[in-house]
Amino acid sequence: MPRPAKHHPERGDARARLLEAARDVIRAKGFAATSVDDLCKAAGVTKGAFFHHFETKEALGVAAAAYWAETTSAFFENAPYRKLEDPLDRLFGYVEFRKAIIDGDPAEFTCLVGTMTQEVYGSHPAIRDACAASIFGHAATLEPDIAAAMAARGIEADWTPASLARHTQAVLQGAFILAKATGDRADALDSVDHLKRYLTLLFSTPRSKGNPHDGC
Amino acid sequence: MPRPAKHHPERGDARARLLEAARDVIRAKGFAATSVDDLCKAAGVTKGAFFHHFETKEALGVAAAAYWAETTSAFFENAPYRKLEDPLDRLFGYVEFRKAIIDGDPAEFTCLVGTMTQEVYGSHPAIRDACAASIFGHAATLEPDIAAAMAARGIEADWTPASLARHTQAVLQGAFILAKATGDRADALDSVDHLKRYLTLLFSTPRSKGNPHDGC
DNA sequence: ACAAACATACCAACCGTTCGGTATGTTTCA
DNA sequence: TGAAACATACCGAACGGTTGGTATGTTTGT
Repeated sequence: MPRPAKHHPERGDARARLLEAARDVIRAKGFAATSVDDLCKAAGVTKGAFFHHFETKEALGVAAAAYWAETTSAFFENAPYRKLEDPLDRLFGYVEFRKAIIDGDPAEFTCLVGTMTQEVYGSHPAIRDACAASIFGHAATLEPDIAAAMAARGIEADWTPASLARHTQAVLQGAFILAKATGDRADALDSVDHLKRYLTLLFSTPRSKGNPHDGC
Repeated sequence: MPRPAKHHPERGDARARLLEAARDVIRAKGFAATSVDDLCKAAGVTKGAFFHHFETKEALGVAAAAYWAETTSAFFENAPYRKLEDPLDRLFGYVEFRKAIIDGDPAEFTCLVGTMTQEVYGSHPAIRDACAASIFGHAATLEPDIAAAMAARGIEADWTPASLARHTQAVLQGAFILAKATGDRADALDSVDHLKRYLTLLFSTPRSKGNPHDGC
């Protein structure tokens, strides 16, 4: 019987395939409910490969969050709206882009790190921290455009670019929860529309007072 | 040896104690990472009691979501802001009340059903549905006040009371994610402040578009 | 007496992890 | 040049602890 002379072209990418499997499976089933076997099966690798690349399951969770941060970062950097000249246009372009990628099953468009953050809060602090870095790191990329848009319009606000940037993430994360609850992406889109309306109101008011509702 | 003949006041409340334990532990560790033993230990009952009251662990998850819906419903119904006469005052009173109860550790003020929704999306549809009922049921309680406030101010909007009510829940859920990510409740409060500002802008804008003015 | 409300003991399946081993490059140095 | 030495990538059976769940006994209120 002749030697198969097997050359494995997929050799060397077990780690990447596991991270992609983690991204997809964990978004649907959650971190704890996803077993190592589940991940290996989804990635088409063996347990040996898994524990060659990741010391523990928790380490994979941390790596998956970091992988999510990397890939999404590149994804948004190369998005077409980034080429717009006006900072405010870029901000609204971002929101529109977020709306555009809300498509298919909720498990496909929702946020891995948002999902993991809540469930691992008390059980895997290391994963939670990696998720926090991803969320707030992404939020920070919005700050320059918000700040520039404020300056261009002479807006004096009682809110900061950072707080508004984080608020956009809060709305998106909350929108994902609603969409997962019903399985209907429309529930997410509705909320993002409210976010868009909020931004419109904020940046169409010359001197944004934003006062709390104190007894009209 | 004489029989203790003691009246056990805690007897008969194993179910309630398990549901309260579930509420507290699951918010910190997630549903899947919380074992039946964890719950029994936290509730001070045995496994026999657990499976006497709940057929499966999943059934407890469903019951916990229902229990959450019941208790929170009663909690908000009896809140002081509910006694305000003006619908818009009640709406802002709700937001202020939500801010007020954001205190202590994130595991104590975040939402059980919001946490569970994401992680059980693909693994326990029954729990997810119970969570959805809780979230959207609570959102629905805001609709009458929003509708009344719109009518009182003659607001013609391209959004519905239902969509705004759901948006408030999205913001709150997203705010909880941010707070759990950092462990800092201030991150949640900031986002709720943006929600408050959005509501202020919405209800201070008369029907004429494009020329919003502040205040009453 | 009887059923509901527990408690105790136990089990089989599953889980994350370990580990001895193979296959395929890569570096070293005579 | 080439082959020994080393490094990396991967395999998969097996292990011990944990898990959700069960079977059965005991207490309690009516």
